[in-house]
Amino acid sequence: MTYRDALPALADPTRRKIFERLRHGAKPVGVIAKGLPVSRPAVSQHLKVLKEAGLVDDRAEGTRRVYYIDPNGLADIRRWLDQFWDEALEAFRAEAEKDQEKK
Amino acid sequence: MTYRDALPALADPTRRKIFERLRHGAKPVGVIAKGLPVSRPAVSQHLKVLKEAGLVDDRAEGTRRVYYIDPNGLADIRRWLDQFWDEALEAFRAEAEKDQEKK
DNA sequence: CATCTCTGTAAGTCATAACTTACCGTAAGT
DNA sequence: ACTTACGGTAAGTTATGACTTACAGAGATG
Repeated sequence: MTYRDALPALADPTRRKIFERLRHGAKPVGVIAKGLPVSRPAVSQHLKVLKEAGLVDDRAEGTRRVYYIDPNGLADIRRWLDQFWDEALEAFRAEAEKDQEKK
Repeated sequence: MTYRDALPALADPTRRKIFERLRHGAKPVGVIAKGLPVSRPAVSQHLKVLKEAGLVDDRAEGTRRVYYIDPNGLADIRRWLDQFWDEALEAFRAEAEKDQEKK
């Protein structure tokens, strides 16, 4: 439900592929799995992880389950990153100067 | 050197703690390790991973090694996330509508 | 209602990566 | 020079998580 789940979820290459496949719109599990180098159950397990991380959501459509990207998980990561951005950038410049002094 | 390394690097809780400790400025390894629930060599190993991911950089200072956050790794992740942001947000609204139709 | 399609779950296997202790090199202090 | 402080690396252990196959349930279709 936060960046603590979302970051590990997106750390796995296969899971990122799945996530990227949903980028242009919702897709059922079978379609997602097609072409991937892993079995369909593996895809189901990955989708579960992504869902628990708030990165995707799903909706029943007959016997199919359609998955789509949930922006909430992305927002969680973004907020966490932004927390570092300004401070880190300034500190980095300061360190760069110190490195130059060494010459 | 890209989000493919940076995301796994920040997926580990211990590594995130280390990274967060550098948020307010550069610190030597010993200081970083103090208070963490893992050994100092473990911290060294984590710092190596963070460095290879472009998330931190270091500088020799006498016998100490001072580490600080490198914004490049953060920027890589940011770019990757932004790639999804707009599209995902719009798609999410569309899906939310479909869910409402179901009622 | 029998069957076929689609998906999730259970159970087990295997690789990886997060740790540990032991050791080595290097720079500073006496 | 000797010792002490600091940190990286090697080697080995262990837990975890990414996969597999087998199975079960729920909805469409004849």
